[in-house]
Amino acid sequence: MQRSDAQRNRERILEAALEELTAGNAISLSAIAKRVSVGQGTLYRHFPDKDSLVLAVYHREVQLLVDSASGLLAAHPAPIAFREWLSRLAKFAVTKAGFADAMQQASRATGAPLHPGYVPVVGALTELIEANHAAGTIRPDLTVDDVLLMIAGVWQLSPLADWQAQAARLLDLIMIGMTTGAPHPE
Amino acid sequence: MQRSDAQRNRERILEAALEELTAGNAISLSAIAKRVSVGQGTLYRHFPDKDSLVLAVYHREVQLLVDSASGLLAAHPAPIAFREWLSRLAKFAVTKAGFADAMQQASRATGAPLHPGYVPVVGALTELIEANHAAGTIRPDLTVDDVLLMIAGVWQLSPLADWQAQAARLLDLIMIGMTTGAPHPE
DNA sequence: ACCTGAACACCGTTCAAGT
DNA sequence: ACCTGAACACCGTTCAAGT
Repeated sequence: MQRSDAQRNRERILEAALEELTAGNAISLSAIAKRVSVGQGTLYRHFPDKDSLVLAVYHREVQLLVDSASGLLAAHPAPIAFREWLSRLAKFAVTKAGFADAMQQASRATGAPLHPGYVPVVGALTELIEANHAAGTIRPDLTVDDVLLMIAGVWQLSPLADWQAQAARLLDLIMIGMTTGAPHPE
Repeated sequence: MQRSDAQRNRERILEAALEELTAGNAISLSAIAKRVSVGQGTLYRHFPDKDSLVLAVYHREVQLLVDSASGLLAAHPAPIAFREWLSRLAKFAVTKAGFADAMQQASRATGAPLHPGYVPVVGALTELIEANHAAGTIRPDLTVDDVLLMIAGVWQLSPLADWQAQAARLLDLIMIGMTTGAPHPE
């Protein structure tokens, strides 16, 4: 019986955290605990520390985006799918503004070479890059690491500015770099 | 007479903050106050808040880098100077690791469209871009905003990885995007 | 003028005590 | 099992009191 209570709490914590992060607010565990009327300890029972909570929320949100890569590849030529997916990533970065900071923080803390939350994104990118290599539509030596560095700018886009135009220009320029020297340019 | 004491304190605070930030540590005002044996109030007399201190330290450090742009343009063809300066920026981003987080934080807090500490960098970039436009060595429509987004990746380089190779690849790809469609490519 | 350090309102995290 | 809330060690920031 208690089990369902626990499950319920977990849900409500994730929900509240998502709302805060989506609004672009910095997250505070104490505040969230108070908001969902739960002891601090309960929060820590479900998520061992702050980063874990942020990661859990992020992971859920990013999943849809990541999953959409396959569909795009099925429906469009490889380079078009690539470009479209990056465009969706940019939108994600802007509309889930709070994640940009939070994730950046999380990565530095661990000193890991990669955001732990970036792993699913890397999965999608790998799929897109491989498809484009197979089609010969990007330079043969292009790696996931290259692309990760080139798209870092999307996390810097601001909802306040005209981010759609800025993102489009950024992606145009990036695509040129990635496609120049391709065996079978389109 | 007190004046020199105050000046001295300011110096020592900046020094301590620089050391912490360069080491890549998160900065704590309380810790710095203790480290330089100064009351908290003294710190706040010199710098109204945390961001101001970080900004002051950063501004000093970035100045040398920014100033080097003119010299590079005088000594090399415009596109070579551009590329070399970006390479120095990457080195700065890696070796002053602590700044990456700190600056990112500072920018979100104010909600400004641009890092306040990025202003000098923008100055250098403007100079480099204009020189290349004059020489016709970059695409005519390339703006500072474009370049800022494209180079965002340098702040993501890690001293732990082989950052020199990664930076070189990133800059290669970026330069292709920027130079493709130039009126007088070299 | 400039400095000190106690004080305030917040954190993240832990843990004994309850059911 | 799961939850609560007091407690701890930290923050950033303010401000009365000292020189």
